[in-house]
Amino acid sequence: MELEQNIKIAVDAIVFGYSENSLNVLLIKQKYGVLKNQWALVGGFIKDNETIINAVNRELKEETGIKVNYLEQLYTFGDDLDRDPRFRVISVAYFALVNSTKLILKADSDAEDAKWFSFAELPKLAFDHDIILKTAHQRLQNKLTYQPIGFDLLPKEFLFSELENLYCTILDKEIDRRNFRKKILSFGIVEETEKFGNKKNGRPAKLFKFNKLKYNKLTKEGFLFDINFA
Amino acid sequence: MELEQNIKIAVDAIVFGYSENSLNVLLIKQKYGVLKNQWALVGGFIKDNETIINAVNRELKEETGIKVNYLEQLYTFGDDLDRDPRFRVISVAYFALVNSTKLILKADSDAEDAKWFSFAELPKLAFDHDIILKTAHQRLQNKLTYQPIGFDLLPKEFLFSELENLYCTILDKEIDRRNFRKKILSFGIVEETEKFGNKKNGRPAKLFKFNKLKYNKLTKEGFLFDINFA
DNA sequence: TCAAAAGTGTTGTGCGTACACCCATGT
DNA sequence: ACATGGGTGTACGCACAACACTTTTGA
Repeated sequence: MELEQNIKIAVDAIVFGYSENSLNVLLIKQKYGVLKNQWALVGGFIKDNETIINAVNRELKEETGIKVNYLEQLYTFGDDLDRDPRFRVISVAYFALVNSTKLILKADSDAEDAKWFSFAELPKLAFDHDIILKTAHQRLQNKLTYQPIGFDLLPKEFLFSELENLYCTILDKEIDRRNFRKKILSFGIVEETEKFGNKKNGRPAKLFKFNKLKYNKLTKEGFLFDINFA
Repeated sequence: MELEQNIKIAVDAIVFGYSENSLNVLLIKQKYGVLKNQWALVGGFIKDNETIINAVNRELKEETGIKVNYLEQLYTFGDDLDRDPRFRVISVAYFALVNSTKLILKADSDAEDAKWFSFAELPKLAFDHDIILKTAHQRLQNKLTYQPIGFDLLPKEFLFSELENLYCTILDKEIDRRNFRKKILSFGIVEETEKFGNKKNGRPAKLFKFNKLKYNKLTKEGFLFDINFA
């Protein structure tokens, strides 16, 4: 079979972080090419002898130096033939979560600069990355209600108010504090620690942690995580 | 930037049909190559100036001649470097639904033979198509509970018992007939017709039809389709 | 003593679940 | 009249939703 195909395959990663009641996205400034100085998602081309997931991890490491808590394939974009002005590119997008409180970002070969942006105030993006980002945000909102991925956006130990605010912010909803706490605690996958977190004002709050092992065990037994509020 | 990439991009389609209480999958017999005579999903390589979705539709038309009721991107497979024995191929898999009661299958250039198989009794498949198929089945099971895609597997007019059996079969659950009917009818998106379907035995049953327009309208107003049974 | 955030219980109601009998037709 | 599948109603319990006051700390 003769087969000449001139399509390139890339990966892109949408990296979400959360800090101080704000959902953030990691973007890098393009260093070369037509799109120089535009902001874009972390990404690059897949090497011939590299799995797709390895390509994503390599790009994440090379361009930002961060370690992600959660990574899943999002969608493959390639229905716009001109999404890359240089040549035809199909991109497999991945969706990543980190707790961004103490991340050291490194600017590297492919990227002049890596920076966190608030999801609410994004700059103009290169390629079709605005569409990819919107898709990723929808996925995040959906998954938050039926998988405990919110914990991957928080430090290991967190305040209940932080968890609650995370849900409020990402789902763009008001949530009743009492009902939320009751529901989360009823699952038995979040545990109280002896420590207290520091806030400037008000009564000190206990730190909690997510028990992933217990969650995995319950999942095998048929447990379904589900948070739905009016 | 120098960029030599030797990865081919293909599409594959998992086509589900339903008839006589059986979930079916459309497979084609490979005509050429190392995998000659093995059964595989509908699929082929993307052309340089063709969108991904168009490639899927073209392959469906070329290899089977069917018209699908529903088509969505499933997942992109490419983490097994040797999934295709010929060379490195990354495949974007799509998930399709048809009402297979009266489908005329055509065997065409790329495929020696196209045939429906019961999902319960699949032959050995080429490539990693067994994994893809398993993924597609999981997606079908999930989607069935929160999107009214079951109707895309049935003729325009159908018996309530057919709908119920479809849910039972695909979800592999027993469902209470009264509760099921009550729930579905409460949505107001399924309408009674004046006609009756023909079954050999028993009391004649009314034919129903799915009102897609009403569903779309309700969806815009925030309505959520949801079928969950114990 | 005031401001700011943490922590906590009760009540109503709507929805899911469980469950069994009669109906219309063909043979 | 019998076999086969179609069609229907009710009662219970649980889980979600709504709702407000007290506690602890720092300034």
